[in-house]
Amino acid sequence: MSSVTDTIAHGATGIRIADSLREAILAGEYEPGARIRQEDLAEAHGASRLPVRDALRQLEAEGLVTLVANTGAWVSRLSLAECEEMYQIRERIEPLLLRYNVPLLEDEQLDRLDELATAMEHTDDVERFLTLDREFHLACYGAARTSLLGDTVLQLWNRTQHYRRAFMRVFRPSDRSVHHEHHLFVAALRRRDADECERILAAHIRRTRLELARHPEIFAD
Amino acid sequence: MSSVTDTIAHGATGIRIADSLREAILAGEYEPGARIRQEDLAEAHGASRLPVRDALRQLEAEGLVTLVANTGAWVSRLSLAECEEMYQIRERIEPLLLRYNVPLLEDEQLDRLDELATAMEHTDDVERFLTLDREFHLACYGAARTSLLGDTVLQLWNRTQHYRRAFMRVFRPSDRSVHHEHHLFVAALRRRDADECERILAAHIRRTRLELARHPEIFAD
DNA sequence: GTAACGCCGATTGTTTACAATCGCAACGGC
DNA sequence: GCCGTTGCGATTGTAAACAATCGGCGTTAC
Repeated sequence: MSSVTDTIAHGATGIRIADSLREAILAGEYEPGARIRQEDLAEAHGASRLPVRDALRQLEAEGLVTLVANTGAWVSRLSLAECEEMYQIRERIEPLLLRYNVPLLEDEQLDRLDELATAMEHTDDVERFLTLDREFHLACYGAARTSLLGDTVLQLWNRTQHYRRAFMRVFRPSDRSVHHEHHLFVAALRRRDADECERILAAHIRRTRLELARHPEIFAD
Repeated sequence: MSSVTDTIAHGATGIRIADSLREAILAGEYEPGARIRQEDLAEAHGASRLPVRDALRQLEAEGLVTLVANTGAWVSRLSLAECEEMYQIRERIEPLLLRYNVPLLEDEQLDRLDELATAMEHTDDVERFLTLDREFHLACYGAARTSLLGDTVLQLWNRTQHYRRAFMRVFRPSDRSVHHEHHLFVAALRRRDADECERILAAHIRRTRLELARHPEIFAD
């Protein structure tokens, strides 16, 4: 076959559609609450509706899509209470995942983290900030081969992605403390000070949750 | 229709199969690593293979089933490292879920907890102990309407169910401290002492994890 | 005797066609 | 004019048939 992605790989159609749709949702191409029609998706991918159903079920399990029997599929929408719940979970398990990674991160990766933190300081574009922030956090977690924790954290990030975007649009941090904290965090990583890392990370997530709670209009029906 | 469950409810076949299979796996009717053939399941439920595929994908998302493209489905198997990871997650988020519930539990439910703790003291049957223990813990979490946390905790319980069973078969607690702790825990609940409750619960989960690590033979390939 | 190759059966993935269900709009009664 | 009802269209759920893939077995060459 000429192209790598021209891929008629049997048994992977559903996965491919799921990946594609997940990316589209995370990129903000679909708003929460947007209807997803099976046939549209099927046609867009040149496939039948069945792999689409597989994909939708997959994304439902990840919490990105809400299915209702005999009725249809929608992009999942979160209430403020649900979002706060997710942030509370993140606050408790991301430090754990971080602890797995602290001893494994190489200097090279730490340098990359500093780069990302600096890049975040110097951008005003929301989309770019989101991308950098996501890469920053996930890079902290990429060293350890955790089988379950990593997936769980990624899911929590994905499910809250849209609200992080909406939040960034209304909340422009006036002070530079957020960025300062990023560098402090990397410094603690370099010292392999797991306790301090956990503390900073937990505080960071908690602060975001509290700020989010001050903007209930984001979750307006 | 005559019976309530005679149910040809359209759009629910897959869910019904998933529920049935989940229960069978949790009950220990399938060993981890056991092969699951789509056609067998379909025939057993008098349905086609399509709802079965939906059900398998559902359970895969829950972590109970492992799917491999073009090859088949197996009951998920955990390594010791993965199991420890899950217990560490539980140790961090179950106390959080408990905190949601402490102020909401009624006296009636607390009485039920004491009953369950007492019943656990007086049984030697592993299956019965597992059932009681599960009801005990889930009853602690049933009062709060948490949208995500409750599901996550339930999934962790389900994924580790088989290893809890295997563990109980080799580990018969010689002392009564475990049971004593249950009653201490309920007493703390009655005082609405959330901090103490969190502490006892976290210690309980941690201790189980450490004991589990002393029995690697449970996870032998 | 051993290892590599190729065939064949079993099982899964996909497409096509059909049946059941739900939401919405138009109609008629009050 | 408002509300309940009924029929239609759109969309989803299911079944049966077909195509592709994987693993095991026997064969063959070295």
